[in-house]
Amino acid sequence: MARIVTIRTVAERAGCSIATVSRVINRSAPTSSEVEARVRTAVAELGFRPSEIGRALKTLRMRTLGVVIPSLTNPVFAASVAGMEGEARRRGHTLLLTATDYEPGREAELVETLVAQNVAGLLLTVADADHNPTLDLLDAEGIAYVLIHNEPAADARAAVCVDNAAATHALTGAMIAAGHRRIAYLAGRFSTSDRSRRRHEGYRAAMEAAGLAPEAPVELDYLGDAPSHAAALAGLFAGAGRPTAALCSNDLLALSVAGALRELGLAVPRDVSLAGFDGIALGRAMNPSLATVDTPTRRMGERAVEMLFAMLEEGEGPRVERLPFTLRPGGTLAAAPKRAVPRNPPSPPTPNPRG
Amino acid sequence: MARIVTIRTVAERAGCSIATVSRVINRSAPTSSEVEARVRTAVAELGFRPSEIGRALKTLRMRTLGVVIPSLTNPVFAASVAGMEGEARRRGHTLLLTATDYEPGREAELVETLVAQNVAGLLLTVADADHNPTLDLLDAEGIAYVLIHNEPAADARAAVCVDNAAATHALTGAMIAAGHRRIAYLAGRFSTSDRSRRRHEGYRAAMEAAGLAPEAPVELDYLGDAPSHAAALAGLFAGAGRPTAALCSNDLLALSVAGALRELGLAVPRDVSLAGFDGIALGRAMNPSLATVDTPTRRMGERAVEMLFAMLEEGEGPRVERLPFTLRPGGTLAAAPKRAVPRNPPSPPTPNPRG
DNA sequence: CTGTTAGCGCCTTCAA
DNA sequence: TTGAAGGCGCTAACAG
Repeated sequence: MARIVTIRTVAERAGCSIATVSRVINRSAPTSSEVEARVRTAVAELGFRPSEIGRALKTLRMRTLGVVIPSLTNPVFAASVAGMEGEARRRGHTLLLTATDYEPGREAELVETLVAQNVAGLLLTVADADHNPTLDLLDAEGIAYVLIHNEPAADARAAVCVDNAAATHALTGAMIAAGHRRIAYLAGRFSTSDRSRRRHEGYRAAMEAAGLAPEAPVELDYLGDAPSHAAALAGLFAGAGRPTAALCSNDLLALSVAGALRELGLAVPRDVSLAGFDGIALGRAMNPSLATVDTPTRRMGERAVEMLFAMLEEGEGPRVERLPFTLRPGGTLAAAPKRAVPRNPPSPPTPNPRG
Repeated sequence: MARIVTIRTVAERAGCSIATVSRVINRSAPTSSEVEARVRTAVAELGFRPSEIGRALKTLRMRTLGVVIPSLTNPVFAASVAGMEGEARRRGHTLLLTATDYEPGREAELVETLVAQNVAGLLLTVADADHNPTLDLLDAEGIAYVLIHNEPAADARAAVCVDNAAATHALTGAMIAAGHRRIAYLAGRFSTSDRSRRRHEGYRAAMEAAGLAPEAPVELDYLGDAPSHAAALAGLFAGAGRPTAALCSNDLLALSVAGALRELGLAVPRDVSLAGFDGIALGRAMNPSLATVDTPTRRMGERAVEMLFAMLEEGEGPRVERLPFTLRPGGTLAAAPKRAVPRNPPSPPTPNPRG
């Protein structure tokens, strides 16, 4: 699929050397305006476009950014990739896109594939940023990358994310303020991921601060054609002492849980209040609307690209950048049923701790 | 960001020539099992992975597929790209992803960028497939591509789509069967696109078949931060003779129109019935749920890649492949209000004309 | 200001 | 079975 027109074709047509053609194209050195004109005409007439391959062979760098995400089907990742694409394009780069389909084992292989394509750098969402051989390898080889959505423990790795713990802390606070006392924590896949850990941590801290007993995450598989979570949740939501609220580690999981609760004959929010995390559009449209944490997903994608270029071009060091989030109220989060009658909420949740 | 390990490093370590290393790696010629073993050990120890650039310079083809879509933010395109990615990965290829942000003028530039990267082929969703200089150029240069979502008039261009006219015909039929007589047709951007034309055509045919007057498409800009369509629709939906139903050329537009109607004090579906096109998940979750045409978006992406490889490897010629769709009933499409009392629906809509 | 030339990493004849 | 060498398209260092 390559054009037959090379820099040599242009040089012949313009009656000069290939070096001059290269100089004109890249403005890498001054050229006489007369020759330049001839070259430009030749380029235009032949429809010449320099091969990125040839250039890359020399510079050892393609003008592409490698992307690894779990799945494009999740609107959260689709939005951040959209942000990356726009920002990359503004900088003359293209995305090489790959997805793990939520199989962390595929991360290493995909990264290798991308590196073999001599990408300028990588944008990754991995299962666990804190304990990850693939990232260690990239560090060792000095290959630039920025994590997105992941929240590494230390600034040793570049990342763009939100303060996950602060967000679930605020969300849990809202539930407690609404009178809930027994609040379950439901986690999707990647429950061992850094995000999930952080999110559970914020939940736990909020519960303990209110003198309530935090619960261990209930792990659910929110993907694929899994019939439903009803069976998995039946035990937890049986009996009088059942949770009156559930915090889900992400929005897609929350939607799925909402369906499962309905199957179990429980009404949201009358019997059980629900909240998610991410802020996907779907949550806004459903009825009742989903209470969640709104994250600036698209902006995170843009920011990740900006940060990657800062590392690439200005030699900036890695750091974790936390973007502001907002609590999004929703119909799925209501006052706790009877028994636990809330007084006036002791401390209303701060909508956005980080401005 | 390239590794420092080249084929030469491996050759030194294995104590042989680079030609032999190449032969072992690609099994392009027989090698003694002893040397082969040494090479494989060296490759493993050094973590060597042959550069795609070097290979491509020789073969003039990278193992990448170029993708151009309007926007990843629309779940329809996100889903088809997800399908492409999976299928491409299964075939050892990666996607080079770009988006036009709904500016048809950008198509040419993006395609050029991708071609300059020596992609093996292209997967495109363009504004208008029937009248498109960029596609003409690709044809002229013999660069393989498959359109997706587009529905070209002739088989001269390879495409994977649904039968847009049949789908809107069926949908319009459902509205007529529900007693609607004045049905508006609302089109989003790309209203001059092949898809939009086909869809309007199906609507028109169904209206005429029922002895009703089809209306010209009302063009709306459903994108960006556009305040709302309320102003644009105020005239159309004023007065007693206003439409009792509206067909929107896609789901995202339908969601936006639903909001606008609400602003105008009109209830959906009590005052106005609504239907979309595509079958995005959002439509299912909203309340009332959106009546629409369900299209096998992900499968279309996979199929497009399959078709591209068939052209690339088996020299197959271009053809338009229409995948089956289904009518999805939804709460937004109800019986027409009072005045127009439907007798028993004359001809119930056929849910899926193409199986 | 311009031309010549040496690679970049790999594959592929051509010889040995 | 293996090695040496040329060349893919381009950039950059060096002459002129």
